[in-house]
Amino acid sequence: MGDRQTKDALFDAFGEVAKALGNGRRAELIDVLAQGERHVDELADEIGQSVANTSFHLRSLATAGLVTTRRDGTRIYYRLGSDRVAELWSALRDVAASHHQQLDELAAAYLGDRSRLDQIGRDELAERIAAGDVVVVDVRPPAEYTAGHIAGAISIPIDNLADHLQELPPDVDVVAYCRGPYCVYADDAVRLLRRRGRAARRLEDGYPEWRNHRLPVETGSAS
Amino acid sequence: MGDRQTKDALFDAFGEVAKALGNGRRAELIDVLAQGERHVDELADEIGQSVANTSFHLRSLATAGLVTTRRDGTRIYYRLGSDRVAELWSALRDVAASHHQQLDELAAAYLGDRSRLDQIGRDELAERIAAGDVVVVDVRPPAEYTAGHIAGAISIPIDNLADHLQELPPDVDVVAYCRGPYCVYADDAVRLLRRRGRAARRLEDGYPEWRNHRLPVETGSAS
DNA sequence: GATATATTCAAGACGTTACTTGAGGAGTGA
DNA sequence: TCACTCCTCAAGTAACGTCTTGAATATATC
Repeated sequence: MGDRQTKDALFDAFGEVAKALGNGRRAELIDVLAQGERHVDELADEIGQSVANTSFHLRSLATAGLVTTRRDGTRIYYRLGSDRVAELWSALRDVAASHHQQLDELAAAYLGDRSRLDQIGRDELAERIAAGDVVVVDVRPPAEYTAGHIAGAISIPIDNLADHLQELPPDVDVVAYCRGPYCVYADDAVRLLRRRGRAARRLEDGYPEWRNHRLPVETGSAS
Repeated sequence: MGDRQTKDALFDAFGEVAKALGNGRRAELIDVLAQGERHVDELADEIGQSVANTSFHLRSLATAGLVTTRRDGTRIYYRLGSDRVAELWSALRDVAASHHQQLDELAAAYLGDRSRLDQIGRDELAERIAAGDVVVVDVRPPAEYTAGHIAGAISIPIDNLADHLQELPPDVDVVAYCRGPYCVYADDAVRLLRRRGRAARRLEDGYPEWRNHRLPVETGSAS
């Protein structure tokens, strides 16, 4: 028991899983898939890569066990291997945020100035949803809302928000949410809403974290 | 805000951190460093690589922010960037164990048959330590015991165990522990103790998990 | 059974990674 | 200051990873 060669092989296997996450495009795929299952075409569009290359990256993720597939007619849907993969992704982001030197700058460059963007925590939002004095807006793409969303949230994708402001009940605080702490959709939504004179905040993280904390969710699109 | 190029750069940065873990030798380094700080010479020996190559891998880990250094005289000590790195490593192992196809075989090849090896959980052990009816043996190398160990544990490195059985008080259950679920030292210790007629079990995981669950620890070697 | 659509595979160009060997820099103690 | 230890750096080589292009496969529909 315990010789060098088999130990190396075992740790190489752990390394394989980390290596699967060790590419920006695959990391983006995991981030998108943490929202729910999607097919290759959509995923290619989300990460801005060719379908062939996206398929290639999905294959590495599948080999490492991080994603699984399901066929529905002519399409193949990919989803995370389990909720634990989402937790791993979240842990990786946390460590990167607290230790990686330039990550703050990169995040600031991508997300912009968040200093004037009020945030609300998960637990506080859960209380206010229960109290019924807040409207929750899911600004992610419709496919992600359908795959799963915060219970009671309405879907207004960020691209449509400006034209659908009248769907929001007047004189109620708005909370926008999207994919997670490194997603700009909710930021953009809050900025837009505030320019239009609405009281708006963003959920501090996103749907996957809400779900992983066992807070109430729903699936399917509104009729 | 939110253009393709900066988004790619941000996710590439997350990928960099994962890539740092994406090598078997670096994974082994993290596993060893989760026990406490060590210098390059020791680390090279632990992972069975040249000092130059070990230094090279430590550099990648440091660049990714996963480890930090401290100079003491002529030696340079490496340690994890924070406890969160140990948590990330633990999450990675969990996901690998539950999703990676061949990991079970590799673990079995390295660890051997564990079916006849009784384990004890963290919380149960904490209770029995408090009750005082168990002797806890740390079978890791002395440097790791010194860097931190379960409060009340005695240090008998696995290589010395056969010759130091008389140090164990008679007629008391023994619990051996080491680095974690993928470490063989405690397994070997339990097998040896049982051959010698002692009631022995292994702690289900290891020191880093004990510590990260805020259970009592001590540092320094016994006088 | 033929066609259309969605996805994967194969080959190749190019950069990156892992490890070895040998030289070099930083600190210690006589 | 000098020799010594410990660690890092540089150069070199073989292997691997990424992405593009074009072809092949699998399923559904007509």
